[in-house]
Order: sequence, then C-alpha cells, then structure tokens
Amino acid sequence: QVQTDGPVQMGRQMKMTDAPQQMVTITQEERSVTVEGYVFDVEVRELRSKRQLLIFKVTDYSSSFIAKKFSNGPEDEAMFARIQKGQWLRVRGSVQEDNYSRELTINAQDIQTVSHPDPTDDAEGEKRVELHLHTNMSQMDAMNPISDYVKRAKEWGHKAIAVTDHAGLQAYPEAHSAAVKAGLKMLYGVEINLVDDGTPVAYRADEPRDLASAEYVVFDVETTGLSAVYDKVIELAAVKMKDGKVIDQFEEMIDPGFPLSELTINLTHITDDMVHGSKSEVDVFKLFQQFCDGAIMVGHNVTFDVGFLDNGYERHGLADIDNPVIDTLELSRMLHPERKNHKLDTLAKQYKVSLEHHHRANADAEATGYLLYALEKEAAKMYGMTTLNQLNDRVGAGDAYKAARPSHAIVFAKTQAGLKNLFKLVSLSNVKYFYRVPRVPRSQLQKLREGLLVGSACSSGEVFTAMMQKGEAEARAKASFYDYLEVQPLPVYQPLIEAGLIKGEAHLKDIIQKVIKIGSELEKPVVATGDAHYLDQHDAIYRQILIHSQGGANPLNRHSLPDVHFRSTSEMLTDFSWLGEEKAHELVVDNSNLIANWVDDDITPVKDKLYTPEVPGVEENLKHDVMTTAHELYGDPLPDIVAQRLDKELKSIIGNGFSVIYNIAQRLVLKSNKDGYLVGSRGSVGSSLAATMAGITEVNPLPPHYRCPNCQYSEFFTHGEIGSGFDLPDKQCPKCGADLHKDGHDIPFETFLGFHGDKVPDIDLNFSGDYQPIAHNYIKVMFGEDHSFRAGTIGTVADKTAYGYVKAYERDTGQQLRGAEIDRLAQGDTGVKRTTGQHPAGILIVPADMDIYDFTPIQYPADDQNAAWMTTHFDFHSIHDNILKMDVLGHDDPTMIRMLQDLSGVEPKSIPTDDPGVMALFSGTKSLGVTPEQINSKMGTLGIPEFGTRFVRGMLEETKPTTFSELLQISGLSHGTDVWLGNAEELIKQGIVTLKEVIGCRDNIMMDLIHWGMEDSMAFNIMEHVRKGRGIPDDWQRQCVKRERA
DNA sequence: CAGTGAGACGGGCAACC
DNA sequence: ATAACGGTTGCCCGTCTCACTG
Repeated sequence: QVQTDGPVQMGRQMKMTDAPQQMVTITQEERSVTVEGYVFDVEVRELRSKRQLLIFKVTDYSSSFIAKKFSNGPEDEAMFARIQKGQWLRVRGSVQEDNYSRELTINAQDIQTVSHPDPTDDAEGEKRVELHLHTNMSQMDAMNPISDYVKRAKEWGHKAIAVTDHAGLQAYPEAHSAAVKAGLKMLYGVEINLVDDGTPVAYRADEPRDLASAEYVVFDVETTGLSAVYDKVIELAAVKMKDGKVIDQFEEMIDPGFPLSELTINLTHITDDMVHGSKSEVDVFKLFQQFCDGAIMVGHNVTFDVGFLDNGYERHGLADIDNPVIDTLELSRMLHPERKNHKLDTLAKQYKVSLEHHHRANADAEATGYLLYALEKEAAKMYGMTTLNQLNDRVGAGDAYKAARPSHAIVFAKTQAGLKNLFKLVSLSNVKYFYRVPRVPRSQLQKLREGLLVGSACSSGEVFTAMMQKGEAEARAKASFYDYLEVQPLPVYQPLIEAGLIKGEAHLKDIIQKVIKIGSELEKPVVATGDAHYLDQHDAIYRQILIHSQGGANPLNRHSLPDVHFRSTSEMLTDFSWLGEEKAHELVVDNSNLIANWVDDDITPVKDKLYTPEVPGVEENLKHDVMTTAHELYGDPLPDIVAQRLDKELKSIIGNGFSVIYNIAQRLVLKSNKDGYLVGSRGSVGSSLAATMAGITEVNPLPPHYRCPNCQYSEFFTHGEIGSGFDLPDKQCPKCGADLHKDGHDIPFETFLGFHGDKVPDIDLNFSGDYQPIAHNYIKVMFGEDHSFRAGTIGTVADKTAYGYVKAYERDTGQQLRGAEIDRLAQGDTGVKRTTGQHPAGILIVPADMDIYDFTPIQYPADDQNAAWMTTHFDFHSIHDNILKMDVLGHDDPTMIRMLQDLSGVEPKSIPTDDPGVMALFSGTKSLGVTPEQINSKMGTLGIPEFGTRFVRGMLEETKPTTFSELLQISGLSHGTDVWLGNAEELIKQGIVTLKEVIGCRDNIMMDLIHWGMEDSMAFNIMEHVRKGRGIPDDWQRQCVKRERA
C-alpha cells in the first residue's frame, strides 16, 4: 500500500526565496533551471528494468514543460505516487531536447510541493453575489464547469451564485449537485435572446390616410456613428414625393465641430471639406421640420434616422415629431419574410430602382422613395392595404419573431413553479421560436412571467443598447420592463470602444451613470455583474482559442475579447470605485445580495424519484402471459426452481412498478417479429426469466436444463457442472421418448434489478438498424407525442477537437508552441458544449399525469427544426433516476440474419444452438469450405460481429473454443482493456485456470461463489465491488478462500 | 465559361450501449 | 511488426458533383 497524499520532496531542498524562471523564457538546452507550475498531466511508467519513469506536465501559464525523472529505489516510487494532477510543484533540473518527447524537456533533479493559494476575496464584511455567469454549457463561448465557480464562490464566502448560460439550462444538473455539496444557494437563470413579437411598419399611423395619394417626405441622415445620443448628423437629405413623383428636395450638411473619422469618410464619402462652413445643426433641424409639415415621413430602417432627429430636436428645444412615419425596411420584411436581406441596395436592385451613390443621403432618400411606391403597390395587391392605418395589421403575424433583432436578457427562476415556467420558456424558444438562435418573444415571457425575475443583461441587452444608440428616454422606456438593471465593469465593455460604438471611457462612464440614474428613477435596483466566462484571468487564452476556432461566423472575432473572469468582491469594488465607494458598494454588494434574496431557497431542477408511466392492467397481463408460457414449456404444476424464480421476479417487477417496461418491450418485440425482423437481447434483460417467458428475450437465465417439448418433463443442473444448457449432450425424454430441448444459461436475476430488486432497470434491445426508426415511432404511437421524447445528448469539445483548435490558433497567429504547451491549451478547451445531438437509442416516456417540463426542457437535436424527434434538453444521464428510458438500439445482427434468411431460405430459429458446422467456424475455416489462405484468416468468423476483429480471432486461435459457454467466455474476455492481455490470457497460458474456469463474465463471480456455497447477498456484493473496481475487502477474501477450500 | 449553391458522400469525432 | 474492446447512431465539415446563372 502506497501513501498517495502528503507533500512531495525529492532531491535537495530548494530555497523558496529564489524566484522561479518563467517557462516561456526557456527556449534552449540549459544545465539548470528552476520552474514552478501547476501539474496538468502525470504518468508513471514501469520500465523493463523494473525502475519507474515519472513523466509529468507542468504549466506556469506562460508556457508548459514536460518533466521526467527515473526512480532510484522505493522511496522515489512512493514520492511518484504522490504527484497528482492539480498540484503545484517546484522543479529543478536540466533542460534537454528529449529523444522520446522530441522537445525541450526538464530532467528533474529536485521536485517539491509548493503552496499556491487560489485568488482570495478580501473585501471586508458582506460579499457580493455573481448574477451573470456563463459555464461551459454556453455553446462555444465559456470555459469552466459550474462546479469550478461554485467551489471558488464557497472559498470566497459568497452565499449564492448564479448560472446564466446562453439560451440553455444544461448546467443545471451539475449546478444542483455542486451547490448542494458546497452548501451554497444556486440561482437558476438563463441569458435569453429576447425579441419583440413584431416590429411596426408605421408609427403614429392611426388615421386611414390613402397611401397612393399621400404626400411623403422620404429622408435619410448620414452620421458620425450609430449612437443617436453621442454621434452627430452630418448630412440630412430628403425628397418630397406625391403620386410617385419628386416634387421638392431638401439637402443640408452639418459641421459636427470635430474632424470626421476614417470610418465615416470611407463609408459616406463625406469629407471634412464638405461639412465645413455649413449651417448649424439647429438651423438645419428647424428647416427640416418645416419641410416635413403635414407629410408622412419615410425612411429605410427609419427608427435609426428618427432617433437622431428626436434627440436633436429635444436638445434644441424643438417640438416633438408628430408626423406619421413609415419604415420601408419593415415594410419589405412584412411583405417578403422569405428574403434573406432587406438592405437598401439589395432591394433597389430587386425593384430596378437606380442607386448610384449609396450612403449619400440624397441618393438614398430618392431610391427609398421609389421603393416605397413599389412596396405599397405590393401591399395593396397581397393584403389589400391601401390606407396608412392598415400597414400594421400583420405585425406579429406568422414568423415575425424571425425578423426582430434579439437582445439579451437575464431570467431567473424565483420559485419552484417559476423554474417550470423557465423550462417551458426555454423549450418554446428552442422548438417554436428558433431562428439562428433560440428566441423568446416578449409576449411569451410575459405569459410565463409568474415566478420569474427579469434582468437587463449586458451590453447586448436592450437597456444598454438603447442608452448607447437612442438616448435616455428610449432607455427608460425599455428599462420599465425589467425587475432590475445590470451594469458591468469597464473592461467588460472594452470591445465596444474598440469597435467605435462607444467613443472612449468618458462616454462609457456616461452611459453607465445614466443607466444607474434610470434605475433610481424607476426604483429598480441596479446591480454590478461580472459576465463571467471563465474562472481565472489566465483562463482567457482558452476562450480566445475557442472563439478563434469559429472564424468569421462569430462576430466576437472582429475585436479583442474582454476580461471576463469570475471577479471577487474586492475586484468588483475596485472596478466600480470610479462611482465613489458608497455607490460601488451598493451596486456590487447590497443589490446583488438583495436580488439573491428575492429568489426562494431550495429550488431544485432535479426530481426526487423515478416516475414510471402507468398502463392499466399491465400487471395482470404480464403475470398472465408469463405464467401461460411457463406452463406451456414446463408443465403444471411448475418445477420448484421455475416457480420460485418467477415468483421472486414478478414480485419485484410488479412491486416496483416495472411491469410497464416489460409491457412496452413485449409489444415492441412482437411488432418487430411480426414485421419480419428478429430482435436481439443484450445487457441485463437476459437475466430475467419473466422476460424470456414474456417473449422479450430469447435468453433463458435458468440453470442449464433439459425440457421435453412433448410432455414438459424437465431436468436441471444446479451446481455449475455445465456452463450452458446449449452444451448439454443430446438426450431423449425418459418419460415419452421425444428429443429433449436444451436451454438455460445460469444467470442471476440480481443482475437486472440489483439485490433488492429496486435498481432502475435497463431494457436494451437490438433491433435491425433498418427497423429502428419504426420501433421508435411505435413508442410514440403507444404513449403519444407529448409523452415520448428522444433522449438528447450534449456534444462537447473533446481532446482531438481541442487539439485541432489549438493547432489552428498556433498557425493563424504565427507561433511555435512546445508540445506540452499545446497539450495544456487543448486541455483548457475541453468540455465546452459544441452542439447537441440524439441518444443512439433511448426514448424517454413521461407518465400520463405529468408533462415533460416536470423533468427537463425540450429542443431539437442540433437545432434541426425538421428532425423527426424532439429531444430532452438535459442529457439522459442527469435525469436517469427520474424518468424511464427504453433503449431501442440499432444493430447489424438482426439485419444480417434477415438478409441471410432471404438469401438462403433457412429459417434462422430452426438452426440448432449447438450446430457443429456453426461451432466449427470458431476454430477454423473448414465449414465455410475455404482455406485460411483464401480468406486471409485462420478462423471462419470474419463476418461474425464481435468475433471478426484481428484481436478476437487471435483469442480464438489461442483457445480453440468448442462449446457455447466458452464462446461466452471469449465474448466477456474480449471486452474491456486489460481483460485479456496481461490478465486472463496469462492465467490460461500459465495453466492456472482453463478458459472454462476463468472469470469471463461478471455473473460468473456471483454464480461461482454461490455454487461454492456462499450466501447470495455476499456473492452479489462481491460481484458488485469487483464490477465497480473497488476490489474485495480482506474479510470477504477470507470468506472466499474458506468456501473454495470447502 | 467561370462562379455559385445545393446535395451527396465519407472521414473524423463524440456519445453511448 | 505491434497492440488491440466492439459496435452502434449521429453531427460537422471538407470535398466532389452537377445543375443553373450571369
């Protein structure tokens, strides 16, 4: 027994006062270096010389190294065993180009444990609560699993923590167990993509003004940027139109008072010279107001232009706009939802309107005018819209949710009932309102808002964007929808400054301050959130690589990524200190705790127990079917051994509410058989005699036995004398002389339901791959579309994909990284959700009196809205103990058997289970009528599933099995690493046991022990311990030895 | 005739029994 | 030549083909 904990100390003690070298600075061979780092991979190899070789990888986050050390005696080996992933070590040694790793490697001389405490939260008093946090379940966007954050929050003394992934709840199951373990309050939330149900085509459009004859002012502004508050109008142009003709024009430049940016000049072709010396803003606006008098104002994406006018008018104390306004962009969207883009130049082309100087106000305005007439003509034709007030009639109809631009919002479950509403909301967004991303229409959120809390989210939330682009009034209007408002640390908004959407830090601070002001005016708490996407600052590189892998598809790639690690209270207070200490404390600590307190304690996303569907009468039916078949095969009265077995099985099956599973399986198998496909059993169903009697499986788990098909005589072999009934010699019935049927594989029922008969059973059935979809569908027919769902899976970035991302990143950034560093970066990227999928076989069945939202939200696999099955949002693993699954697998066996039957005309079930020709396939090629040379295989099993690989054929060559039970042994021994090689193979080679005796299947353990006289429960426990890799405790071992001797 | 886009296909990979 | 667990569904992505278009 080796002690695996305790500090590591090998070689000479190192002086801790010496600073270690940064790994990135070590680029060539050196005699001696000292580094310190986090161990992210360890391996100890046994060498032929019996010495051990320790190889471990360490990183100090500047780079990484492989380090190795050979053992010199048992003390070294004891120390090797202490080195584990997650530790911090100081390593001193030489750096050499290594022949095995083929890169610079540290030959460690001295190794010792160093303490490396996690970052701390040393704010005094009450700590903050993070209310905006992304885990690795935020698709391709965030790094750490929720457990990492929970652990850190606990260390920091935070009392609660939120999970708010993008559009999904898939971190909930882990969040639940992590929070329970840490004793922390979990706030179950999500960051949704909120959309308006429809965007109006026209504003102030209540009067039935005739469109064809109305007077229009079609206008366009060119600006210095996208923000109506912080940017300026530099050109305002319009045409007045009536009856399809231009009757007047308006065109003015405005000098913004500062030089135009490169971007503006490039886009608009307006230069400083052109705006220089023009009229003042207020004069231009006044003139324009007069110009518009009485007309309907029109623009393409007109809310943008109107936003600038609104702000400008207000600034100069001019009257608000009271003209009706029509947006040609929304008009086009309304008429042609099928069009991919509705940009002005695209539409101009489509409607053959000339647009020679796009992005100059006058040209754009005139083109928009002609476009308006074309679109109005269509509106009249398609929907009979001829007056102004009719234009909004179709807003919100059909696919309107697709057109709206989604904004982020945070939604929390405040109560347990709220959580179910959240499940429904997320399901709706995935199933009904999915368009590029899962969307939540505002109306649906309102409908299900009971028990929910809604926060304004990040810079992609509508309050912040309104503040940024439309001004305070608009932002205030948006803010009234929310329960609380969010602001984030300045560095989190950095990309907006880089993109030019916000003009520097002063501007940014102004926006944040106005959001805070709106909060106090509306009496809604404003809270500072961190938008965490990973745990520590040094994890940023993993996100960088992840985002990089998505290329142009992800807009985040256009700018550098912000610093969004999980911030401590003290970090956040520093980040907000520019607001003054008191305000910072209110936003960071007081309000985050306030909101955490709004949420009920003990909300749980996980159910307490298994809920199986109930089908009336199944118990009686099962009992009836089983007993009828049993009597047909074994007579009446039944032999004790059969009667007792069935009694025990039926009691626990019916008692635990599992009859319904048998019922479903029975009907599926029956249907498949009727449709001409055999069904193969696999897994634990084979251990249930009731299943055999019910026709679910062809495997008979009774002890090996003879039974007479004529007079039901039977004869059992209960002491393990023979492995399988199939191997019994032929025999005639001593009573009536008929040929006896041979069966029985001696499998304990405990394999199926556990020793107490209460384990959630798994029925695995192998259907033909061709038939699988039909069988799946039949479950839907049995239980209804609302009560049967395919189990969903969550596809993550695993080793190889992560490695590919890192290699691509290395190439695209022109770097040369050491292998160890690549491994470290790849490891950092694993586990992130990449896509969703479908379980290969599992269909979940919801009890009739419940609905799926009691267990999980639903969605489509890989967001494919045309998929045949909706899937569970949570993967099956996390709801395994709550809901029943039928594993209807696809397999080639039944397909092959069906094809062979069609080709040969031989009925498969008529072939004897001990057919000598078939058996001979497993020891040579003779019965195939070919030579080994002809088929390049000494065994005749090339086409037999599970027996055709080189590895298994090798086993057959070595062991030459001749009985069915030996084949079973081969089957057991050919599955799993290190089961055959260096294990069973050695034991057999050395003559310690024979193939027959070696433990080849897990049930052998239990059955052997029982046959040796051990009581059932102990035998079962030992089997389970071995199966789960826990080994056998000492006193159990003594018991085994005693029995064996006996 | 080159360019484009949709669809078929296969390899690589992940999840799972 | 060695070492080797086998087998299934399903998603993504790059490549190829083929019809269509400016």
